[in-house]
Amino acid sequence: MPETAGRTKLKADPLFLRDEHLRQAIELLFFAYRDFTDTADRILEIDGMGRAHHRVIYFVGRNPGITVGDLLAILKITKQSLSRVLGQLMDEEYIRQASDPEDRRRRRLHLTPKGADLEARLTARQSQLLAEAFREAGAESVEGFRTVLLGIINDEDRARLS
Amino acid sequence: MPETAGRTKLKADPLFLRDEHLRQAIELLFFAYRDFTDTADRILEIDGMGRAHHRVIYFVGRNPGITVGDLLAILKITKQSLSRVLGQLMDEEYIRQASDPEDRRRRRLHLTPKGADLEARLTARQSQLLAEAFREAGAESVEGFRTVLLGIINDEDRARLS
DNA sequence: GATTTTATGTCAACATCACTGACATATTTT
DNA sequence: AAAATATGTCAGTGATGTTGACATAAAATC
Repeated sequence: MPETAGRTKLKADPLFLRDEHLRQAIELLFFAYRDFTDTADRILEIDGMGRAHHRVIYFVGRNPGITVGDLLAILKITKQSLSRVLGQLMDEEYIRQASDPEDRRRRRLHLTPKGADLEARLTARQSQLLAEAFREAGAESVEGFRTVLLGIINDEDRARLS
Repeated sequence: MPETAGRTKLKADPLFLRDEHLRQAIELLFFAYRDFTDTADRILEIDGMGRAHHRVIYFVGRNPGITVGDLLAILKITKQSLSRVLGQLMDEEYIRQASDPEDRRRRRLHLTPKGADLEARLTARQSQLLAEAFREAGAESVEGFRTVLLGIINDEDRARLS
């Protein structure tokens, strides 16, 4: 009996622990991402915008002069979806576009001062949350956090980020 | 001149690096979460369901007998939103409900075998992605990953997770 | 120079998932 | 008996995504 119990435990326990460990990670990602996006949502509400607008403003701010096509590749949505959001952002003067002089089919996107201001407020809020978590966790943990997240990301985007 | 430049550099560089560091983290979270949910979305398409269904199936599987109210608290959506999804899942027999004998106002939710099967397939896929990233990153990085994500999560949910 | 490809935009129709507000029902608590 | 709780439901709305088809301007190629 002890032998059987011992064998069972040796085989089953690590599997259970592995499974439990991975489930905890799934939940960590779910809750952390939800709270992370929530911090920006409060600001967006005030300006009457949603997450789609936030993503566009963020990546245009991060990559001034980005083309519509490159933005589509980052966001992985259809051009019809982007077009609606982008149109609103240009109507309300958060973003302006200018033809690329080298290839005038391309529209290069930039934040207006109004857009840059909103972007700064949104990024500041999310950065605060991250900075606090980083401070509590310590530099080593932050390196681990970055390493694991990079491992989750597809090869193409990973290359761009690291 | 060298003094001014020196002062500027000493003050500006760390701030710039900090900012850059935090922006990279924002992007890591965005891309990692997108790819993480994408893995499950493929399976969900086959079964004709969306992310909302996935979240419900996951948390009912994780907390057998959970009440509707507790599920609402985890998901942070309105009961009208949950009701639609839950109704579909019960119609298609992924989830069944039973009144709590102790308080018959409460409906306790459980996965059916069909629901457990789908849940297992979804979780297996996401676990594979995480396990691979964990294996590449190493145990120390995984600890850091967990620590930082916990730091991002609000106090209430953090207490439940750790 | 004519043709093809590329980058972008747009129109129309539709699906999913969230929201608010109002009201209903059964059950438990006070 | 009255109030509070847990849940469900009806009706309307908004944000964000999808597909498919077609249009235009500019660049690249034959």
